[in-house]
Amino acid sequence: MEKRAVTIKDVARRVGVSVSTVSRVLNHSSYVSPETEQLVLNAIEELHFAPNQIARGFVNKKTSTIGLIIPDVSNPFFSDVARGVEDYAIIDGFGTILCNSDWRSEREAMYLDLLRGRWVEGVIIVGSRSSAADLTRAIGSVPYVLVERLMVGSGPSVWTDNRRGGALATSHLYERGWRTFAHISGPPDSPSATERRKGFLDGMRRESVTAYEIFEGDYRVQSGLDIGQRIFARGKAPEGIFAANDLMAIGVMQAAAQAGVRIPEDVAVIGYDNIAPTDYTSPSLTTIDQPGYEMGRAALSILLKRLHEPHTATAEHIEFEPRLMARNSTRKAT
Amino acid sequence: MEKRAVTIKDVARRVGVSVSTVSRVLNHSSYVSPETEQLVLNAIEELHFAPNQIARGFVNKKTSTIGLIIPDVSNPFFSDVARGVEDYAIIDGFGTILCNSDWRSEREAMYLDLLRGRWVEGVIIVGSRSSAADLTRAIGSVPYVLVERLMVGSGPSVWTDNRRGGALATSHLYERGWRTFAHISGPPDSPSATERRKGFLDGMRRESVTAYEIFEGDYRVQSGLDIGQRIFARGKAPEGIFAANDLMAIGVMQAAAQAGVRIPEDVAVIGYDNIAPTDYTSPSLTTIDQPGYEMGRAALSILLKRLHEPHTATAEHIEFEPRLMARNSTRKAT
DNA sequence: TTGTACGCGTTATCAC
DNA sequence: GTGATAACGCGTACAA
Repeated sequence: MEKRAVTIKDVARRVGVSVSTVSRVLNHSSYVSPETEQLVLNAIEELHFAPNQIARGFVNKKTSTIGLIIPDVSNPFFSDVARGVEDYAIIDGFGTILCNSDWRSEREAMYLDLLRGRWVEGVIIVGSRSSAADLTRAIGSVPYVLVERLMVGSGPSVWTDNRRGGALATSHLYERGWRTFAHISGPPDSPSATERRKGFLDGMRRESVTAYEIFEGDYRVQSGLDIGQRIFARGKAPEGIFAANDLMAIGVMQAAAQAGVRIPEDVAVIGYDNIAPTDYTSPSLTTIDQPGYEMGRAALSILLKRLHEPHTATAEHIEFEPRLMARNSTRKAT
Repeated sequence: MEKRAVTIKDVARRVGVSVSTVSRVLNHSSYVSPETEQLVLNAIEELHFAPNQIARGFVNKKTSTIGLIIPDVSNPFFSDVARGVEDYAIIDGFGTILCNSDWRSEREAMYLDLLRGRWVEGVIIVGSRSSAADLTRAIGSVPYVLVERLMVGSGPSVWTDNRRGGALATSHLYERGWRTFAHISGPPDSPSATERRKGFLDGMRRESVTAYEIFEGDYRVQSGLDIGQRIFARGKAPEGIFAANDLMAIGVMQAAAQAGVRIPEDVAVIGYDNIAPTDYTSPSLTTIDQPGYEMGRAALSILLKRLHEPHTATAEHIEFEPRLMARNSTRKAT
């Protein structure tokens, strides 16, 4: 702290050239004689010099930093997204400021302010539940990409067709022969949850099923557990349960184990997201795959494209296909 | 983007005062007559002016940004640490730049360069496997805190006594009555892995057990699965298996399920870390708790203290107690 | 009480 | 090929 960080001046002095020359070898902005270039490179190495991005951004208004707002890194799906963003951001020399919003609109807005103050070049916002108006206002003029959230104006976004995914899950249960159903939905203000629920209803309608119930969860293990306990405490449980995400599905499986309900012999369970732990559960959990890592990567690529070509106003939208991952929790024992 | 942001100059011109006056009302750094102050405030409001944090940090060398280098956010233990750091950093207005090193020394060094370039005020480095020399060199003069990694010079750090944790796990297996053991260690260049392994050997020695084997894993599920398959393919499996982290323990449990080996009836398994999924496995996984969230928080508090009081050279060290979380994977069926 | 001038680290634009 | 210098937005001694 006390000792001043090494600057371009130190390097210049060390080699005995001007700062401009050092700057030139740093940016390859103009020809420099091979010998001096080598000298400069050596000095940079020896002094352990790293150009001050702050000052750099000060000049050409580029901070090489982006913001990433996700609800919660502790959630495996979002940590996958984060990893996808970060892995590819670094390739282009971008640093990523991580923000956990806890799905709260105010925190999102607060972080957006913080990010704007740091002059991030762009922002990736994942799973926002803010109203379109709030979100637009908070974003301001910062280039952005939305993930798992669509906006009416159809801004740039990355999305999987959650409605189709929900229908996929439901059809799978039906095709395997189950005839009474329950859906444990996510929180009502979550766009993905709403769509998955619609998908469930689509499935019910298509197969003309009327024997179904919907419970409202909050995407966390505990709510799956609670609802599962309620379901299994009653006399007749539904044959097939579609939880709107894997964490709640895991909660349901725990409740089943406690209640002595066997999966999949007595009840089939399907989740959503395909987070890593679904492979470890016993039985392994059938789920709908949503490729978090690739989605993060895609979001970043859209954002970078926007930054490099600010004038193409096309709001790019990348959509991923939900995929069924059939595992043992829905295996028909026939 | 196109339109130049409004600066302090614009405000000054608007009111007809100097920039310093505006600066003064912004920072309350000195007295300003109430009338001019009001005028300035009005202008700020009208022009929708927000001070440029970059320029501000440029002047007083405070970026209000820290760096966090972890091996991999996708790993639940590290994402917990990240959450702990971030949650408390934001309270003091600090942004956190997230970096995934994949345990690789070069990536760590590269990120450190990137962070230094962004003039982060400090860095938290988690689970580094770099040599002390490399690490010291890469860090340079940036204030830092190490988590799950000790340095000979005993810099500031957050740590749990992994050796004791390893011994704890081993003793637990012994006390529950198992008499032949296997340890699946982490990668040999990982300090925590080495310590846990020592703890295992401590336990073996104390109980005078000679019937044990050590397998070398890499902290990932797959290696637990592979090693588990090797173990169960042979005739006689050890009675108690201590995996150096939960992910490998989960792999072992999968291998057991495949091989028809029952847990805990035939083989007991204990992990390390107490990541969330250990609660979902079937049977639930006994493990040693390492409080990632609190460790992250502690690391941040040490770092902030260093930043606020740069002169107190005391290298603070916070140590957490490993705790046994006894669950069903080691329940003796007696 | 308020204004002037300088510096922070870097790049771009001129000269040489 | 290389060097000197203005400029970026803001804070702060120092001057008035």
